[in-house]
Amino acid sequence: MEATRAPSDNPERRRDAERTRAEILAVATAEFADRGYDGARVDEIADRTRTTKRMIYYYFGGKRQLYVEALEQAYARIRAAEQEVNVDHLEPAAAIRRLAEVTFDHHEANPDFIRLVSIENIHRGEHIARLPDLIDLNTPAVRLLTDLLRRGQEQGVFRTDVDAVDVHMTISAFCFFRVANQYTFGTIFGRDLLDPGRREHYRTMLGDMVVAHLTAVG
Amino acid sequence: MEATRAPSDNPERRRDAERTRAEILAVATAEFADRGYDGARVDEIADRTRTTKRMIYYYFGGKRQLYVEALEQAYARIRAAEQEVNVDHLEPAAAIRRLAEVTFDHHEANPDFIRLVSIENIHRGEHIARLPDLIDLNTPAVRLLTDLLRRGQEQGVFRTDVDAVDVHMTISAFCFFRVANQYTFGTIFGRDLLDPGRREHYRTMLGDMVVAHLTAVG
DNA sequence: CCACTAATGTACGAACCGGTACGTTAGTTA
DNA sequence: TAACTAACGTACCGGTTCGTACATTAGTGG
Repeated sequence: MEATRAPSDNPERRRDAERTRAEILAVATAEFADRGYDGARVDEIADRTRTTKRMIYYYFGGKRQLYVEALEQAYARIRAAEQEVNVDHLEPAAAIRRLAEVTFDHHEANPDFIRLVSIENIHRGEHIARLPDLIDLNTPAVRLLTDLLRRGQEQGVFRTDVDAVDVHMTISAFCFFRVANQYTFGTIFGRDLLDPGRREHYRTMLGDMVVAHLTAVG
Repeated sequence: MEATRAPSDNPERRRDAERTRAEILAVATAEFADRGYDGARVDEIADRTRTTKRMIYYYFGGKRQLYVEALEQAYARIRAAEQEVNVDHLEPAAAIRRLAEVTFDHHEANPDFIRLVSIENIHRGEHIARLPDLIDLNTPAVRLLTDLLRRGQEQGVFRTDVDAVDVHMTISAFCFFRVANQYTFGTIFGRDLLDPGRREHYRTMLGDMVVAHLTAVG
């Protein structure tokens, strides 16, 4: 039998604003991540959707606004993923290690996000600066780290001369570099940083390094 | 009195191939670093030199070749600077610390190089892969590190499960991220990573971290 | 000082590409 | 089912931008 439903609930309807919009955004994210802002082509984005260029201007207004929305959505997704992490039950050192692993995995699993961030930095962050929603200075990762560092410091096992943002930067730098600079690093040093065979090595090494640093006398 | 010199030695001569070429390359490096490959404009480069667009095609052949030469020259310069470092007289740990500081300073002093590397990675390293001169798998920094790690391991103060390329990657990641991602990181976390007031903190922190890691039991 | 060539300048072409004017149709609602 | 509007498609425009044809001059060697 067949369920009777309103046309707007029908997933196969020809005209579906949200669907079209979402499809454009998904394709645009891939295109911008792939070629950079100036390298991306509006016509190319349109061709890879089931709609036309006209719709990009209809829904987003222009290339720039489309890029900004793609960037915004990418950050929102990462932020949402960070919310999921829970390390309350772990000892400070183990928790830091776990957090480093989660960050490591995130970066590896989201190369498009990494590329968009690189691209945005090439443009000196001019677009992200205009997205007030994203300027949440109390990011989940930092909130977690602040708590962890305090716990570790109270137990006397962590040094006190680094703060949550410092540690987050360190971990991000390692994970980001490994993905973002894989090409130049790979050709110059003859080492594929994303070789699955070396994945565990780097994943462990990051945790070792951060914990060694935090537990060293400072 | 005035020295008599051949016209070709006269720095003020109107037609000077090397001078024109060098000027184009310098301006191109700045333009590509500033706007990325696709964002850079050949006309803009020409306008900022004392010559015309015609000369860019005369000397380099095209936009792409100009970019490749700019990239090549940027790498050559960094390589040359690395050659200067000498840490033979230092104990392994102090030497590592010194090397980290030199890398830290290099990155901070050469943001254009950092940007070119980011841009090249956005393009998946397709240009650098075709520069056989740059694929010197035994870079000065790595040669130095290999020696240092061996010395430290022989003295029993360094762990043995990381190699020179790993350590170089770690140090580079930290230094690179701080410069390359200063914009997005700054707006999201409200911390200017290049604030002169925090420079010493991060410079010391990097050395602390790498040495703590290497001297921890592994 | 003359002839020859490397170096340089001008003016322009052609394709590309972001953006839009205008017309059409699907879905909704009275 | 008719009228209305959100959603969509086509065809095109105008500026930009890489690249080049052609003319010219500075410097050099004989």
